[in-house]
Amino acid sequence: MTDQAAETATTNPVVSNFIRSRIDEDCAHKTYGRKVATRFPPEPNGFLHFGHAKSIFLNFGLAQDYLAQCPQSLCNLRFDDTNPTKEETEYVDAIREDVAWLGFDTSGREYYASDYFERLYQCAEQLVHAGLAYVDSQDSESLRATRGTLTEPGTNSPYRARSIEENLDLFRRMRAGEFADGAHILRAKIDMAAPNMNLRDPAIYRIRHAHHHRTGDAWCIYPMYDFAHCVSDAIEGITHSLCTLEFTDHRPLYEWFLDRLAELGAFNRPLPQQIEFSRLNLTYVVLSKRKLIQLVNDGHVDGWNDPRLPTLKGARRRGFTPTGFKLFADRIGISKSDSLIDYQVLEDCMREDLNERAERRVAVLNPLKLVLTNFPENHIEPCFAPNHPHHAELGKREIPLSRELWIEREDFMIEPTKGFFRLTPGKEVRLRYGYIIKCTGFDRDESGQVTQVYGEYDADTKSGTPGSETRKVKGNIHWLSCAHSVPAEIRFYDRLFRTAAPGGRQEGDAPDFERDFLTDINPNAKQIQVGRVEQALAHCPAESCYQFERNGYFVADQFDHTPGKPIFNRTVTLRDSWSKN
RNA sequence: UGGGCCGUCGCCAAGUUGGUUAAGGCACUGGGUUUUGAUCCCAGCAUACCUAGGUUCGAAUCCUAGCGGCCCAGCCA
Repeated sequence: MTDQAAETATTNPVVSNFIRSRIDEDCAHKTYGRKVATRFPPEPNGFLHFGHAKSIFLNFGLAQDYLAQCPQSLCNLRFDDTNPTKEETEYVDAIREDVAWLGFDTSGREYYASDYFERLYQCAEQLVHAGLAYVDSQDSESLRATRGTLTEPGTNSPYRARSIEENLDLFRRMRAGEFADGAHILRAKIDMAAPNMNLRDPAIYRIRHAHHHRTGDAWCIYPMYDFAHCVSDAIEGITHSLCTLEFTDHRPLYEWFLDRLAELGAFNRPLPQQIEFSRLNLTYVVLSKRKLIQLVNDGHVDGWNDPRLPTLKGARRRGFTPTGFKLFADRIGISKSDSLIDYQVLEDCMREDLNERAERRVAVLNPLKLVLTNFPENHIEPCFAPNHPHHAELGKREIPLSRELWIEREDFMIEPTKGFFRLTPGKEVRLRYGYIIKCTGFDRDESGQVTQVYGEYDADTKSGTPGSETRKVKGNIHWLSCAHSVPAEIRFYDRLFRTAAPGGRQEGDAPDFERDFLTDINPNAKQIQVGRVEQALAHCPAESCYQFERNGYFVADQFDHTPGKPIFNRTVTLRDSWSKN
């Protein structure tokens, strides 16, 4: 366990769920001895996204939590690389990084389904030997035609009655590379009339003359998911094989393979059991691999680690934190009901974590100049700001105040709307950590845009000095001395889609109209501005996160931030009960 | 319309071997603290468990019949 994981593990109370209940029963009955073994089995053909984070915390979290009562508990990272035409090494590295980033150490526990190809093949031969599998030589169209439909049974393949010897011979020759892709497949002999389509003689092996990212050209036949997955679980001694709900219909097949194989002596009981839970659905995002790929390939975002994307790579760059994800995973829970989580919940989790861990700094994101006309020309007044309001031990830092300042454009209004209590002509406001000032005037350009604001400070009101507390003003705005701040690129990110269900039906859509999710993209999800930040911020390491007071949480860009060109990404705004109204 | 899964407060989610007033979180509302309209603290928030019947002294939990949602016809995972 890494420090990160140790930290996140203690964050929340454990909430009961049906999987834990099941495991508790197994523990009570000593079904698997003193062991809870899970696995996280991504296919290395894409990047991990928020949905995977749920699965990672579930699988690794369970193994971690049960360690005390079941000392042999563990969770494997297993790359499900059984399809050579889709998988690549670059994804393997990315996935490993993401899992580590979330706080789980997988060293020594990293496996590949492709490591089991020989064993898998032997298991398949055993099934053939036992008359439980056969080589079918129909083409794919015939296969589809004879499978039947949801309401009609399928029909037996003309090759279904081949002898064991012939099947064995054919299967071995498939492996030897004697046949072209698609010429034959190995099928389980179950029941073409089964109401569950998965049991209508499912494919076990297909011929693919393709280079595999790990096994190279050693194989030209590759096992299908349903066969490879359960066997891999059994090989690794997995006890609880957790997957999403769409695999529920596959469970009878999972059990069929393993039961048969156990009967044939390939595995000992107890066998792993598959348990399904509902996948993550989040508003305002898309989590399907296909759509994510489309967003990247069509250039709607700037690559897989674009902060607008719900990928873990994007999240990291956005400033989302592992602890925030852990909070999120615990908050949404595990169940079998189709749920749709408000994106807001995720954001709140990030705020909760960041509020605690992020030091406060000052940044003026949309600068407007304020001149204190009664402030001495060359005077510099040191002001002091705590680095964290809840953690005095983190100390204070100096922020110099001078005659010319930058304030937030939104903090000034010529004619205040009702309830506005920031800077406005003739009224007073406190410069945070500094003095109370009064607005005495402002300049405008020909278009009416305010170009500069004037004010006078009250020298008796400096924050922290005796008596300064006695004068209360409602408004409190942040500021930065023009001469003591530096420009910084600020990248404002917002949700990628403007509708809660991208591509979903909207009012007025024709009954058969299918909306393209791309039309729901929020064109303003990324906006770049140059703001001002405290000088020291230019030298913070990449990925440092801060709360820019009154503005939100920001992170120094993982890749582009340099002392010469500071760049901060907005992770999430602060909650704001004012702008809500 | 074959099979499978699901339906508890706006969003999640405990509870499901039937037994006091249906956990908890988020959101929301009200109040307090506060030099972040932030944070923090306190309080409130389902006579109700998809609907209708039934069994029972007693049901969210059992039975029956409906209704609604999701998944499945890749040599993808």
